[in-house]
Amino acid sequence: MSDRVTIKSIAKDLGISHMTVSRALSDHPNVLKETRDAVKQRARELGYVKNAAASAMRGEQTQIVGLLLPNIVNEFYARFANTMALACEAQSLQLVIHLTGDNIVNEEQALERLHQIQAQRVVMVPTPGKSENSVLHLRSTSVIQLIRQRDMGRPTSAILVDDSAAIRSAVTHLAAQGHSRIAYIGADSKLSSGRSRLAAFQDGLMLANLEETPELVCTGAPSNEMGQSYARRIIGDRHATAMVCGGFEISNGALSALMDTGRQSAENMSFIGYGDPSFYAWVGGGVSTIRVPVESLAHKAVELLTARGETPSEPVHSFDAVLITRNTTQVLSER
Amino acid sequence: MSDRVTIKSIAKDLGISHMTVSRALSDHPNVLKETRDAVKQRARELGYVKNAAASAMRGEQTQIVGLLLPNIVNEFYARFANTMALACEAQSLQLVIHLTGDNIVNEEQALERLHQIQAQRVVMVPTPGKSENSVLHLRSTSVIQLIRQRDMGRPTSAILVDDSAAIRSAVTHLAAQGHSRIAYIGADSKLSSGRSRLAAFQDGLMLANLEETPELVCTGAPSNEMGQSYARRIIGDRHATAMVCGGFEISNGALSALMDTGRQSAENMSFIGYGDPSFYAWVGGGVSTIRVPVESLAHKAVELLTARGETPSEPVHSFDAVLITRNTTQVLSER
DNA sequence: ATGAAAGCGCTAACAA
DNA sequence: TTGTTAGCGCTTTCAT
Repeated sequence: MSDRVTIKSIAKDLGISHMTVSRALSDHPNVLKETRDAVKQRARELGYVKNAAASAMRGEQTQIVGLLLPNIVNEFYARFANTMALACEAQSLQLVIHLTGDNIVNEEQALERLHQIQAQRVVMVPTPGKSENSVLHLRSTSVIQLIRQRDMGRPTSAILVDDSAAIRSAVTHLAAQGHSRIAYIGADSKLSSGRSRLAAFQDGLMLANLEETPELVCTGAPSNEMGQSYARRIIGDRHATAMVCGGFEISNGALSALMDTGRQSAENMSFIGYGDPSFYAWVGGGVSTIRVPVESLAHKAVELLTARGETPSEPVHSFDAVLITRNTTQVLSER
Repeated sequence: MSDRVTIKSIAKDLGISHMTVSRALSDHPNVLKETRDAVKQRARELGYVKNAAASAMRGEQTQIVGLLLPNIVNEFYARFANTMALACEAQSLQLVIHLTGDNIVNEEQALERLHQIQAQRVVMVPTPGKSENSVLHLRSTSVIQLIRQRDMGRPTSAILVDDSAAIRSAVTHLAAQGHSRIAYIGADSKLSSGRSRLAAFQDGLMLANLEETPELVCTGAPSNEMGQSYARRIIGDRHATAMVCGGFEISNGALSALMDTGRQSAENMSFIGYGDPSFYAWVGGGVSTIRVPVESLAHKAVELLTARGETPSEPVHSFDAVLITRNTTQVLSER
């Protein structure tokens, strides 16, 4: 607070003009070598650090990248954030993280604050709900949507997951094991991803010649708690012998319900999760799941972030999810 | 980039002075109600957002909080970051996250960048190594050290974990189960936490009347890979029948080694991890571990962050870790 | 109640 | 080669 070292304070200290200091520090050619060395030397001694606010006010790039995620505990988001953070570290960018909790009000606030500090780029998992005016204001910021896509009232690029085939495979795989009553827990139709995953699940049922049972399809706002409570209900009802999850948080919630209700129910219920946190391979002899290529998504995000070009010709990038079958979907009779 | 809305542009639009706009927007009393309403209305229409850089340059608080963590994939750090982020959200603070990878060079760069943008407060897990001049420059920033403590050349507050009792208990617990060859994997003496945890382990051996076997004590830079490779070696050597971990990353690495080397070796090796990610309760029938009260740590950090007071009277806050025994430390004969 | 001036730290564009 | 001026957006101080 007290006494920040500025080019003026250095200039006064050296008895020269602040412009000479400025030029010296930015290696401008028209500065006497002696002068430059002296300035740099003194600046280091005094602990000079360029004031980012002043630079920003002059219209220079802010070096700020915003990242909006529902949370950062889920391993998928954590890994994504980790990769992004490392990339930003490498590029000397400031990564500003905001958690939305999948709440659009939080999202709007976060975007406004990012606008205030003139964030250059924003990577975000859009929350469910209608976009108000929020994004219209971020004219100068380039936005990359992750996983889900929403109309932002202007062109944005998107990094999406194509999980239709994997979800269909999940259903037909379960059917092939002898399951006929398969439950689904996923996001509701407010989300693009919720819609397409449910459709894929229904397609899977159709491919397997199974009837869709409305009471076995559970949708809502995607959260850990939601997955947990629906899974608990499904386990309790005993109407289903298998369940498929359509969401990261939902999957972890449902899995925790399965683990908490004890060994017996876990062994009687086939389970296919969503996302593939490292511990899925270790739990219950291995949890079958729909794996989303996190690292590929993150690397693409970094790539788009790094690309200084304005509007990418191909704004939507899609990566395939894949079904990983492990112990939680073994043939019924074998378990 | 193009045309940011400023108080001047609004003023010109309305044909008044930019000062009137400024006053109106900040609810200064000396503004005609009509004028104020008109200004606010127009500002909303145009999408005015106050320029944070300009405010910062006038010496106003930046609302920026820095968070330095080794990584953000480990559930401990992820939970901590999550809680911090939520608190910052609630207080309209910008949380800027930097990952150090436990490398002091990265740490220094991150601190300098935080200084550039005038971060008000920084919460950091100090990396191993000597602090150079880095922190001296952050005169105006208040620093909170997390988990580990290092001399920063000026007073800082610290949030630490007292795990000595828990680690001693871990050793005596294993000894009571019949183990006499207990391995330890932890950070080396470069870290305050590394030193104290190793000392606690040795104390435990002493309490259990066991000899310290140097070859069973593995220390080094704390990382997932390090934990994994040492654990692999310990499993292969068959000199030990149990192992205790002293570090979050180390524990996860060692556990993955145990899981990967197959069921048999896992059942012959008692294991006590460090930290208690949610999946530890589900893996291998339950992984015994030294639980660190993440939420308490995070809440304390938020509390210190929020406290506007300058120097807290009690700069060091310590929280007790506790031993959680589960399936991986059952009596040898029963397994 | 409103406006004009000054200055926060920095650099592009002139001036010397 | 070095110095002076001006202005980025904003608010405090001093006019009007």
